[in-house]
Amino acid sequence: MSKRAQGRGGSIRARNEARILVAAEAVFAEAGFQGATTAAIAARAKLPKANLHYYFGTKQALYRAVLANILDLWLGALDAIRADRQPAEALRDYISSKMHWSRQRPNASKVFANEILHGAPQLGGYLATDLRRRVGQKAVVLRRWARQGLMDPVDPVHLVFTLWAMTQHYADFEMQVRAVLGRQRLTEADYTAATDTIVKLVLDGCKVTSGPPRKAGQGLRRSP
Amino acid sequence: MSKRAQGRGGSIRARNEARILVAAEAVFAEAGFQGATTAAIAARAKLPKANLHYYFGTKQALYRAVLANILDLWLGALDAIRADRQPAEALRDYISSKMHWSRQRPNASKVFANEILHGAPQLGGYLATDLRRRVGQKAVVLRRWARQGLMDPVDPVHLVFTLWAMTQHYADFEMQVRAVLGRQRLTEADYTAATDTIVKLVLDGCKVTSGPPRKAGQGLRRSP
DNA sequence: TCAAGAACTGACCAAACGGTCAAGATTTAG
DNA sequence: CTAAATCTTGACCGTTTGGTCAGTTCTTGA
Repeated sequence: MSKRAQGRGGSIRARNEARILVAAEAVFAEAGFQGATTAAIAARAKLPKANLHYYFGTKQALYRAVLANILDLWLGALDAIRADRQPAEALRDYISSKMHWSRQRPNASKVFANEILHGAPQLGGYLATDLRRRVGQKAVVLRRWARQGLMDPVDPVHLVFTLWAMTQHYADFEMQVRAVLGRQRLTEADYTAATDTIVKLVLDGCKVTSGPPRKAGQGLRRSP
Repeated sequence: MSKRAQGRGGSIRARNEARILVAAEAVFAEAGFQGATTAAIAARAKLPKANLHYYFGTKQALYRAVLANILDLWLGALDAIRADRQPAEALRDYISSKMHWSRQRPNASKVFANEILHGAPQLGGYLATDLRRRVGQKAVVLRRWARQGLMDPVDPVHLVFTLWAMTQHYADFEMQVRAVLGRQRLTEADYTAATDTIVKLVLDGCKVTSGPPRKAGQGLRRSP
């Protein structure tokens, strides 16, 4: 009941938990759940292993905490797809947003990918309920846009799958992308080229009618 | 030097190695390299663990053998993209082929994905040399098609990435796809819908001019 | 100042793992 | 038939792993 001790800048607990979560995300991304060792996570966080168990109890609990953090990130992006927006803008923003996170938080994407790849033992329930409902809502929007003639009637759920696949590919398969492009590290230009390619593929592929040329600072006028 | 003993239908060695490889692919797909145990692979192959080490020596050697098998599969599909074909036909075939293998050999795709996801410790060299060269060759073809006005000038390498991403998504993220679609198992119709969506996205997205309606049995004249 | 709670940690443990091996069973070539 | 080669396998081993714990140090509210 009593509020936890909290120095400014976060209590000791909050600070150490955050530190451990960052280290854990990196190690889980590199090695997967089974391959990750609590010793490796502790070493990366520069804390004794026992300290890590003091805060999170078990490796699985720590893993779930990492996943929970990632989901918050993932859910945000889909908000770009709203019925009151122009499809071109919405899809462009969504793709940009996903590509942004693929670049800035590749480890988050990798941990998530690894979880699904191996049967989603922790996230299975979430996928079948929460995620499914959200995708269903976005499908309604996409179908409406198609009915209004703003885009071709593409299967909305499969369209979402392709968006996920293409954008997350640059985080999850980064090693392959780098190897094929012959890069030591992916550059800003690489991400721009990738984003442009995906945006073109989706907008032209769905024959999205680009709205009238708007000026910057789009005070999106609701369609009257 | 002396040829190995080989009963008809395969020598004991060939038969057992094949049996172990099948089991290993499944277990590696489910659990990843580190998560897979030689005991689990042996149990699935219905052989004693020691027998497995008799044939493959180490877990890593077995894993490499599994990967080698998978690469043979993967390389075949790219052959669809040849300069002497119509882009629409070639791309459609490539997508269909990849989707076919995603459905028929999901474990192969998952093992491959897991390998790349965790930094390609075994395939790193292959990606940077063999795969890179092959993609480069296909990029030449795609650029030629663009120059000939048969399709828009999309960045060919990134286009290949999107093709890989979209098609392999249905194997690697099958659990998520099933959850969102609300299916216990993906049906023939699901794969058809997915393939159709991807094909439309790519062909319209690249503005591929569907060639003049050709008759079946296209006696494609080899460029002399 | 000073208890009381929170945080810290080296040492330890049982279980699980990859891999080994010696000894026996089976197959094959001549 | 027979001896060499191949195949089979239970038992075993050193190492690594996730997790525990008792004892200590640090932080904080009154």
